[in-house]
Amino acid sequence: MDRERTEGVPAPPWRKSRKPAPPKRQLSQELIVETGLRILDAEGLDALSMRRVAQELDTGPASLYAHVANKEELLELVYDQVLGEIQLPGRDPARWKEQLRAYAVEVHRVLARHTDVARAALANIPTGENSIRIGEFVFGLLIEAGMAPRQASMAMDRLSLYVVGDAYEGSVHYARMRASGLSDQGEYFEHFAGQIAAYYRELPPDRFPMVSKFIDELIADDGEDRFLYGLELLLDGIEARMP
Amino acid sequence: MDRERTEGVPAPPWRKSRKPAPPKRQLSQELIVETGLRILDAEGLDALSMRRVAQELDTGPASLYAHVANKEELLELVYDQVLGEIQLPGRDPARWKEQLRAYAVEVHRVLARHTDVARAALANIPTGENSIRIGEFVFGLLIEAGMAPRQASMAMDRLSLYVVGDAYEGSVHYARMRASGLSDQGEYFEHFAGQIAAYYRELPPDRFPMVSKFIDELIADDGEDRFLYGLELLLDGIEARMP
DNA sequence: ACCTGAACACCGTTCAAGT
DNA sequence: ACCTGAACACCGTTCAAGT
Repeated sequence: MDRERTEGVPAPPWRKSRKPAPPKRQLSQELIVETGLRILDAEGLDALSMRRVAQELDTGPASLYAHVANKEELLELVYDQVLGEIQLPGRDPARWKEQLRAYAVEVHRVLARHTDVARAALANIPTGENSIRIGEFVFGLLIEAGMAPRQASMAMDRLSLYVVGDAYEGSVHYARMRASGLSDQGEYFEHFAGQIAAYYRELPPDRFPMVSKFIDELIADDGEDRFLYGLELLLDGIEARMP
Repeated sequence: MDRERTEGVPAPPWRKSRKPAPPKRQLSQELIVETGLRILDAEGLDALSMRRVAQELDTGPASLYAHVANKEELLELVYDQVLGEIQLPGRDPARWKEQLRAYAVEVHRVLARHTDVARAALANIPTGENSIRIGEFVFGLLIEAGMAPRQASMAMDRLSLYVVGDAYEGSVHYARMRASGLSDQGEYFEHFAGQIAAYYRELPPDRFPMVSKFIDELIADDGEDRFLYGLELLLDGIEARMP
């Protein structure tokens, strides 16, 4: 009970400034996940350690284990939190291809926004609430568009692997970008493509004639182009299997 | 200089047995990579640390840094060593689809054989000798089959991402299998599918009607089926883009 | 040039002890 | 039930010192 309140007098506003120590918010799974996500966004997955989360919450690492089984569970929870940002429309089977494309782009975008959660996703077989919600959307869409259930199951699975895998690869580049001090995506791509080109130019053309001949074409398209191209390959493959 | 030799008398054969300490093979990059690969195969990527490699070579971790820049470089070298196992046929553009399928299956098989190198591959943007050799094969095949160079570049890239991404996912399951004490692949799949099914059955069917309705179909196909299905999706997508 | 011991600044997790 | 300090068994990397 609040002592001031029992005296029937409202606490003066400046009272707040007399408690400079933070209210030491009680630990909870929610708070831990929230803190984990903040660290991930700011400094990447490598900085997200149990000790670091504990430190941020002004406690020791051992305290976290009352709310979270281990680091793996924490990563799953953080990942599902991120998936919670994903907006899904009502299903319209007639426009399944368009909707799947938009879904894939949206997931890709959300994962890219949170540095390298994708790494945690690939490593952990997600089973959280949002994971299921998204699965229901994609699977349902494919079924309603006429696909046989087992095929729809595999198509959903492959699409998801592709999006998460590409996001993971992207996060590796993002980490490299930060390490090299650059902060502009386009500038980094230019820099990286230049390095690759220089490397290819040194290869012996007699052993690697094709790579040597088409260096410019090999480095022409950036990560976004490549993601969309592969997405179209998969969607066309799925379309060919629609009745 | 060898002291015995200066005396003009050959060392008696049993001399060798009087040096029970191993010959302390001189450190080299090759030896370090070889040791790393052995640890990876036997105990997985998590066990592959600089300290562990050093220990296996009867030295301290600092000694490795004369031959290898850091752990990242070691992982790249180990990965390229693994890629060295991959056999490639002569290119036959008329049979490009068949050859690409065989290539993907072969890479997948080799990566699966080495627990979780795939994890290292996804994290590292490979540029090793064998990486280029394989790239020349896939890229050359697509070009010779008539694809435009920029498209061939992206198709190669997407195919590679898919194979490595799936192998990585597979390695996560493999690690889970080892952790759960099982050693048979099929037995593990049964066990895992059962757990997933049990989890799905507990979901509220009104919120997730599609997932709830098709549980059996969702767990019907194993990792190998799924890999091959997704591979066919991609190959069909590529085929649709061939002139 | 190569190797070494020791140190630095970290990890995840456990466990007995406290409240 | 929840939190804590201390400990255990690890990490990757650096650096001055040796040969």
